[in-house]
Amino acid sequence: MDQRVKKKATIYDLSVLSGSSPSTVSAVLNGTWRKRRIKESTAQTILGLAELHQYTTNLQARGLRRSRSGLVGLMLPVHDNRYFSSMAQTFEGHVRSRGQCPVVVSASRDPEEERRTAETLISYSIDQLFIVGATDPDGVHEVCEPAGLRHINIDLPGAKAHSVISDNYEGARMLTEAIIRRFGNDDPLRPDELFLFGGRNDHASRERIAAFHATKKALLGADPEDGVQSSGYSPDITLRAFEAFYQRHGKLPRALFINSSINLEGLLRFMAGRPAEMFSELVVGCYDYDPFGSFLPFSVIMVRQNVEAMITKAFELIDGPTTTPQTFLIAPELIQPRSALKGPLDTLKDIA
Amino acid sequence: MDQRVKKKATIYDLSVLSGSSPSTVSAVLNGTWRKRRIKESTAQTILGLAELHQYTTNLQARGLRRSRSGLVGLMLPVHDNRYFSSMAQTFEGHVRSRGQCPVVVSASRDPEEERRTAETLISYSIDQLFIVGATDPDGVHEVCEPAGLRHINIDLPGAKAHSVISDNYEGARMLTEAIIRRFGNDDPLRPDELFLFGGRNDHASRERIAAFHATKKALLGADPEDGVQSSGYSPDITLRAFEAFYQRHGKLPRALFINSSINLEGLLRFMAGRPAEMFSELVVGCYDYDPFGSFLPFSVIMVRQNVEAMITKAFELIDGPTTTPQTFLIAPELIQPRSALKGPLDTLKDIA
DNA sequence: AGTTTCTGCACCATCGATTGTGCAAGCGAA
DNA sequence: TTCGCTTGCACAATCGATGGTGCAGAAACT
Repeated sequence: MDQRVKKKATIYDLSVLSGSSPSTVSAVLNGTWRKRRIKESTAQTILGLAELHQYTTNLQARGLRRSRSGLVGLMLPVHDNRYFSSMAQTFEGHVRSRGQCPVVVSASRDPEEERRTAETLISYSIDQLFIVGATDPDGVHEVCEPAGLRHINIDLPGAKAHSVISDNYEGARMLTEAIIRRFGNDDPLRPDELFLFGGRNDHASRERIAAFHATKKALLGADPEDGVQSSGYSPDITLRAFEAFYQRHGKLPRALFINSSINLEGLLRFMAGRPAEMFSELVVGCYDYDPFGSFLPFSVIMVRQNVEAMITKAFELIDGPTTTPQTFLIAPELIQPRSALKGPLDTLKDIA
Repeated sequence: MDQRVKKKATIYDLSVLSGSSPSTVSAVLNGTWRKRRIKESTAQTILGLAELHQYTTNLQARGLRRSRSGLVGLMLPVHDNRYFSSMAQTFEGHVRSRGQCPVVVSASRDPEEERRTAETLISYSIDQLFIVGATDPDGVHEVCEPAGLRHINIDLPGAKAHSVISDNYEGARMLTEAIIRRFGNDDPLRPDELFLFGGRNDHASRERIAAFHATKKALLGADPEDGVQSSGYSPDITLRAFEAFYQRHGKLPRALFINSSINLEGLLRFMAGRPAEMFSELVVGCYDYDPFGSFLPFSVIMVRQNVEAMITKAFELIDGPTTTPQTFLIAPELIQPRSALKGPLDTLKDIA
């Protein structure tokens, strides 16, 4: 009766066992049986057998037939970062609550990899794709479009699909202002004491850098040329940028605008091995929020992007009618030093 | 010629275009054509057409036929944590390099959700499943086993499949010792000044707590009863535990063993709003490594679990022959305060 | 009784790729 | 010329589920 390594039961097995046809079994199991006028008692019999034999639908077969899979994809640049991992966490919650299956993959900020990853996901007939922080969103679009795959950009905008992004300009403006105001009037910050580290040539960086420049000029009256040190999204390149700066000036600036928490890790690498006291007066503004980052032993003002709102808006758009691509800005929030905010994990219940 | 919303090309389309049979096309496209003695020129023709029409294999169909999908699953408790997200990052690298597609999902430490998630993944015919930090690994096993799905436990062990876990006892021993030794001889730590916060009734917590007790006893000569405050894997419960402690004692202990970085977030929540100076003498040992956590404004000694080694070992085992379930310990590493270590992101190239 | 309308379900093609098997044409040897 | 072997491919069943269509038998109606 109960064979050991039995293959999974199929509708055909249940069909034989119940004496009904496979199509009837199928209808019963996928819930369309009332529409197909299957007798209540027949349905119960089949459901009972399904339970008994631990039937589970082969979703690949269903996906093949329906040409949809029930999978919803999230493509991240990287996992290992609180901003993106909270994105994944939030995304999962939303997808689960819709009865679909979340699939999270990363594409390493490599345009080629991004396209390949999208291709692969498409081959599995995923239903929707959320493209987060892609280096080349429109390249991914070119892959999704012919496949008829609904997709949306998050964090970095594309021209060919709706985008939901953080209001980087306003966030960076607030942040720059907060950095500057952090210094009292007795020893105010001078324009050549505030530098931006990180960033590359993407939309977010450009906006932030523009706001940085504008705000410096507006509040400090000037903005020297060399105020921005691009160092991509790499801790190590950022480390080298700090070392080069230190080499040249013999010290770090009094105030730093750090383009992302990844770059902030670069700053830590610079600090490691150097005495903590060297940095106690430092004021850092960091785009992105990380709870531990917020408590570092110097002032760290952070900007928390509203991940929940971004994901919510993205779902709204991806389900809505297709219209001309638009970019939607979500307001981020300025976070004062030493703030431990709730995150997506707080919605999970836990036992002690 | 180039229709707009054309469906994706199939082997049947290419079959018509090339004048070959679908089976020939299939063989050419999946690389088995030499074995099937297909002429070189025929193959070239078909490959050319495939290129031209942007053919991509429908992996659901292939998966259905082969009853394997090319997907490799990673089931995490949560995404939003550096330990688990670095696990995901490392895992992705390994799976990609094997030409398969990584699928990362979280199951919220809920046994029911863990089983459901495994069921779902099985329905997609995933090839292997890596089960990380599951609350009920053996429950998941019961789901995988009948489906013939190869699986392995990581971080928390199960009895029914191989497990690769951190050497929690040794890690906690080193950590406890390091905490104690951090205090000089002129003002040594007393047994009632060192408390453990976090942990629940899982294998990792039990091992760590055991080592904590043993090491305290060995080095401090005593170990009061109330030295352990369980607070699960929740920042908020941990916060409440600290508040309760503070209520009772009017202060925090001089030294803390924090069971995981998630609990460390609970400590931050306690600190938020209270003056930083209150904690400057605090010595914290935290199981798990987080670069920002390492630089907090008090001594934070951390334990870095060797994720890379764990994943490597796990792949080795999951591909190897099936034998009696064993548990493999991977040595973790003690990390001194203010250390900024390289992580999985450092293997990615980035541009400035 | 004869006709129409429901009920309740079975039949069968289909999704796209894989793979065991069969077979004709070509070629060399006897 | 005939036998036998190789080459090069086509055929068809199959994976499991879905959904349009058709059709008996029962019920309702005239």
